[in-house]
Amino acid sequence: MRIVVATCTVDYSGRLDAHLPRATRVLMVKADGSVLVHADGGSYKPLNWMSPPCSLAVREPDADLAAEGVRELWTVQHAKSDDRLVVRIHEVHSDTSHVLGADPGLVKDGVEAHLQKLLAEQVEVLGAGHTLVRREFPTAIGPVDLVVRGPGGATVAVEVKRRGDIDGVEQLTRYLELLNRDPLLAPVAGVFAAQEIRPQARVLAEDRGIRCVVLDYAALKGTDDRQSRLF
Amino acid sequence: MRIVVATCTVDYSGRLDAHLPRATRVLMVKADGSVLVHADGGSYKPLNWMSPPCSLAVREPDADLAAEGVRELWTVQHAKSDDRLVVRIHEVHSDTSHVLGADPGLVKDGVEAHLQKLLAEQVEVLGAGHTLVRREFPTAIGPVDLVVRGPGGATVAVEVKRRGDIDGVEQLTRYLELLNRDPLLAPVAGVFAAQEIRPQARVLAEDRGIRCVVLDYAALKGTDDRQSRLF
DNA sequence: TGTTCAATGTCGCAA
DNA sequence: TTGCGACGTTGAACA
Repeated sequence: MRIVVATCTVDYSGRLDAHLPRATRVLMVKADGSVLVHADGGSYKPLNWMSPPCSLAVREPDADLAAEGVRELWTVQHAKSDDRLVVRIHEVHSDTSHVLGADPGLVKDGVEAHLQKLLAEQVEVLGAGHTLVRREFPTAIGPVDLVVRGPGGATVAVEVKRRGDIDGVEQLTRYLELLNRDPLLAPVAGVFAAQEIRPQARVLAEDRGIRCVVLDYAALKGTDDRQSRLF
Repeated sequence: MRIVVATCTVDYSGRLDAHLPRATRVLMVKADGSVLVHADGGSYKPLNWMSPPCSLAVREPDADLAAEGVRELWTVQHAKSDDRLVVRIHEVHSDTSHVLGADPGLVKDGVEAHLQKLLAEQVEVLGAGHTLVRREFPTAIGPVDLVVRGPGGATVAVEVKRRGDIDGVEQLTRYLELLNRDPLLAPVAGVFAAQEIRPQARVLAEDRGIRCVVLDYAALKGTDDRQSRLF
């Protein structure tokens, strides 16, 4: 890992063109050749960058650039596309390198998968009398998150999301259309279950006769913890 | 901007829980208090981070942590949520600070908004005889990118994308369904215009009678520049 | 301030 | 490799 603090201008060309006027920034060059250009604010996203695989070439500026005060010219070329990052360095304030070694990596507990699991274990939050048929019910166009049986014995397809968006309603609609073609299953009702349901998604769902259920992740988890502790 | 290279463990808790085992990493502390934890690889996304607004508190470790070899304990608390990042520092390899100042910011060219504007000015690339009715044609479910009149006087709804994906076809389909309910407009044809159209999106679009048009941004822009130069 | 939508999205999984 | 959806998405435009 090489870290350079420098006054520079940066140009990216590739999927779009972007330009950064002259200013002092931090340039991070990783072991795989990727480069990040960070300012002293914003979020984790760099102002500009080049993702691996790519290669960094450092050259002396030509006479014109030198006359403009450019001391070094970095060209970072992506290995598999025409994406290119050009950094014109006017002044280097700091230039250090460190050996970091491979990172053991991140341990993560996902929310979305967890939600589906918790709901499968507690389908009664969809209403009394609901029982689980199966999770990840396979269909030709992908697995349905949950298939349950309603109080009257009706089949219900459930789409589980963390954030309920229009896309999720479209997805569930496709599943319902397919499942309802199967005379052994039809009629199949739909339930759109999410921690948060966007107004537009709710309108679309209800217009299509799909019931919306807002899930309380903490409550589901709390019940789960309590149950786990009993055993 | 403060940059610390240190051997550390990191824990994030908030929307999910994540843990980074002990390893040497780069910690970037920005002027607004935000913190990024970078490894020597991966992409521009840090292993872990805290976005502003947040505050960083550095403390001495308690006896237990000190016994484990922890020298410093960083707690980065988000100002508006319960999100928290805890960095346990075992060894500091480097610790430097630099004054960067505000960044003048990024200038972009080639985003979807440009495509839409250029196409609106040159609707004839959709075929001879097309004329613009209006950009951002308002509907109850959102604005249609372009509404144009075809050579025969037929109304055409155009969805403009940089990359044409299935989502875009679904979006255009919803617009067409709605617009065709209006007897003053119907029948409304659809055109899916993008710099690049994914095969699946093309199949779906054409199956629905939506015409696909691949846009050449450089050519659109070139024509635009030439026109501008004339005046 | 909140909502909506694009993004050089990135990332991870499965077919 | 491609397709597909989630993301601690981030970011910007607009109401």
